[in-house]
Amino acid sequence: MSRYNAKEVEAKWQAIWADRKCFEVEPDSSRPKYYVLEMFPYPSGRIHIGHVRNYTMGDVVARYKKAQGFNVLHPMGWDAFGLPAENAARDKGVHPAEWTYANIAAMRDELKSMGLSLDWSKEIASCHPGYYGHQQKLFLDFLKEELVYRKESWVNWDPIDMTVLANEQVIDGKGWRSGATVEKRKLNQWMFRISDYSEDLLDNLDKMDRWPDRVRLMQQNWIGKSTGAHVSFDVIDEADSLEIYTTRPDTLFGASFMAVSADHPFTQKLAKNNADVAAFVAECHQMGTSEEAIEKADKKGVDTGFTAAHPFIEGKRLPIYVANFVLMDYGTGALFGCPAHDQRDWDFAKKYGLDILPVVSSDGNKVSDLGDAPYTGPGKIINSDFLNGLEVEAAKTEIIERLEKLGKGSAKVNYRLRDWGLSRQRYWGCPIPVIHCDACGTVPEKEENLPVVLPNDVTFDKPGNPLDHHPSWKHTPCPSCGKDAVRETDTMDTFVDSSWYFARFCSPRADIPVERDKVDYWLPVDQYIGGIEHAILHLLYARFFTRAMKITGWSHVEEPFAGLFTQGMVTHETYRSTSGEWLLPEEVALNDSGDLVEIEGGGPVTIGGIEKMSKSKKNVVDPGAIIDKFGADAARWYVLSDSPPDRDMEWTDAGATGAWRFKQRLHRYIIENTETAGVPGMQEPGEIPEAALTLRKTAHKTIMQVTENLENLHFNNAIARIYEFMKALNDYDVSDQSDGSRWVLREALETIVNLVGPMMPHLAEELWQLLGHQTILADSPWPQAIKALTIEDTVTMAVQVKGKLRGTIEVAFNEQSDRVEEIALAQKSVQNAIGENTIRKIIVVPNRIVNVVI
RNA sequence: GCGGGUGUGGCGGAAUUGGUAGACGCGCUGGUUUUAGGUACCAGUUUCUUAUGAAGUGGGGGUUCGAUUCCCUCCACCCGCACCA
Repeated sequence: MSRYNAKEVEAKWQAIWADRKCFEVEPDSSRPKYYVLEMFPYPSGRIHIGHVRNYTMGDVVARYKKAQGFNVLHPMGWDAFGLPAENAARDKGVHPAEWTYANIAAMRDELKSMGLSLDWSKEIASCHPGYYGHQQKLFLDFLKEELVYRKESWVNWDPIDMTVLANEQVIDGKGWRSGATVEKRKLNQWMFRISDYSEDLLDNLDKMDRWPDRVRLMQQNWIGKSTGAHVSFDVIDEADSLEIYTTRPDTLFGASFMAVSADHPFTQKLAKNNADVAAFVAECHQMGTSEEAIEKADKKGVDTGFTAAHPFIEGKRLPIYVANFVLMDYGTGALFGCPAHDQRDWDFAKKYGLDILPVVSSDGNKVSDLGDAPYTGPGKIINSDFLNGLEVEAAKTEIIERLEKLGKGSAKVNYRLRDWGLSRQRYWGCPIPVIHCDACGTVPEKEENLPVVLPNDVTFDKPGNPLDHHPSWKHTPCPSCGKDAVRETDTMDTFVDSSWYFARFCSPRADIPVERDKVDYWLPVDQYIGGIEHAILHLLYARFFTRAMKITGWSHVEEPFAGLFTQGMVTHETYRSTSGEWLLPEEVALNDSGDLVEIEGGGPVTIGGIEKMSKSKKNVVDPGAIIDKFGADAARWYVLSDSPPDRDMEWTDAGATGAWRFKQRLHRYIIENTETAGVPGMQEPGEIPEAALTLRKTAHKTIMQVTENLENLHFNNAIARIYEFMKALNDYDVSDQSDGSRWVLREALETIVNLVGPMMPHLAEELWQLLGHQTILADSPWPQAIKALTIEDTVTMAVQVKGKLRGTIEVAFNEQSDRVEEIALAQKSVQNAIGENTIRKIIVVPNRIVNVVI
């Protein structure tokens, strides 16, 4: 018997799909649309197993929805700008563009070998001027609407590499490459006004019911809405006042100090004449900009010597500190400290010997709830003049009213979300299309000059931004006055590229960013699939961009992604040699006695934990090698079969082998039984033998279950149901040659091929053809379950006595309850369990269970 | 610290959402075929047990005729956020 040759068959069908343009789509008002999108990959050069899992899931959804009659858009592109290309340029002397396009070519081949139902005619790469030029147009439109603006903000500056560093590039306060101590510097940065949309971004989360709760919650926390108050404190002997933000205005009477940020104007003014303050500010600036860095630092402050007047307590003076834990970016960059009811204030007060006065009492009577920690729970206000006796919430309202009357404060809603800084001092990104003119200031590039294309002749041998030291690129006449001016040499954050690519896919070759009729038809994305690591930034930025594109008239939708699914990671065991070196899975094997050893040398291998695949621990498998060995279908089948898609899955060779075996078994079964089955399009005969009818019922039940599982993305369960059906087919006696049996067998064989189709598309096409079809399975409709066939005439019901299982009974479907009781009680095992006891009641759940209560 | 999640055989996991716990796959144990194999097929595989049952879904408690599922509490692990005023 000829064995199924995955390599040949898969290549064959991939070619046929491509020739027939099976997956190339255009808007079609006669059919419902469905837009399936997986997060587009960064072209690192090779796909990894995580990609295989991600794209397989998306492909199953796309193929399934297509079979269901939807007009399915399923595109692919490349998130192609980014630092790795510049690193490659530096380290290997290859131009970023060359490196990137070579990687794209390699990865495209690998993806194609997976047999994905992608519309390759819509492929885009974000590093192509045909993409980023339109991004520049969007930028200019946003600029007109003031959705983007320029502002000075702090960055991590590497003084040797002369470059801005991302937080993760700062290691122990030093640049990752140069090792130089990182400085905080203020630079002019372009910012998207995302924080203006905080409330809207937050509100809409409630409506996004096809997003995981987890992700919605993460975004909610990130946006971080809080309600509180602004309070103004007069600084003694100064004309200034300090405006602070607090969420606990009710604890105002417990205030014992003020704290301001090192970057606060008050501090900066002071630093000019106060060496202690200046030194402290400098110290704060060495911490780096990440919140993590600030967290790890000790809580520290320096007394400015100034005091502020308490707005309600006559004569009370609060010392003003500069403190390293106060962030200029949040609230007003200043706060009052109430140590009795806030952990951070408590720690600070303990360190600097400040007063701790309780003003909230848990039951209203206790003098203090303080032990060795502040009290942050609910209760009644004490020690607070006119607030005494009020509950915390009532006290907040009351004191805000009083503050307003005094003109010393007001209610204020605050958000943690900050504006999105998009400037990057790098070469390999989308140039920001503005020009700096001495006379006219910052001037947008003329639209007819778009795209502003990156120069090709750049060098990476000098520190700093290659665009900046390019001899001619940045010199250009001012679009406004025509005098000599200088181009912006910053490029855009790559998150900008990924914030609208889903819209560009709708009209990828248009000479404007997007065509309205196309985006109106395709958007929003119906099912978006990707990793949880993008739960916050990418998904929030894309949501902001969608709003901005609506404001500038480019699209109609409020939200880009109607459905979101976050898949789990792929993990693998780790292996180490006796010398402690990590080993690749292909470097180890079982020896004759069943021990894991190194293939080279035969040394013993220590098996480590099951961890996320990473290059450093070498616990990676190469999808190319897997596909070569097992075939794309088996690889696809396996990544779907074992674990629920949102959970991490462990890659094991044994699991992949299992998938491969199923593929062989199904192939063999169809070949062996095609002759026995009826011909395609055979008329349904009047009579169907009993055994065939049973098989038919199983087939239709399987269709129903698999359909439901695919709708809910429960791929692992869908596969389990297909295995069960395969088993039923194996057990079925094919010897009866009556028309009825042959017809049922044909239906069953076609059913299993149909159901397997989205998961193992090449095998399914091959089998579809073997079954005598001239059509392409990818163009064929999804099978419909006949409901009557999914309902059994009889059901097995469990019989319990006092909640313990004592037997099962076979009764007609929907049998009368009293009849069920009768049958149940007639069981010997049931009678034995009841014994001498009297029956108190009998609970019958139709078609499920009988419980005799004694 | 706050928020969220997870915990079921040797392993991945299933359980119609309160109704026969362990589907399906992997592994393992027997057996049968086979010219070899990462072959195929059949049977078995939660634990204990006097073979009659008993226990059992991280531990303890509760609600219920009935709990993997709901509630309380504790434990372990994972993820997110975090000097957020």
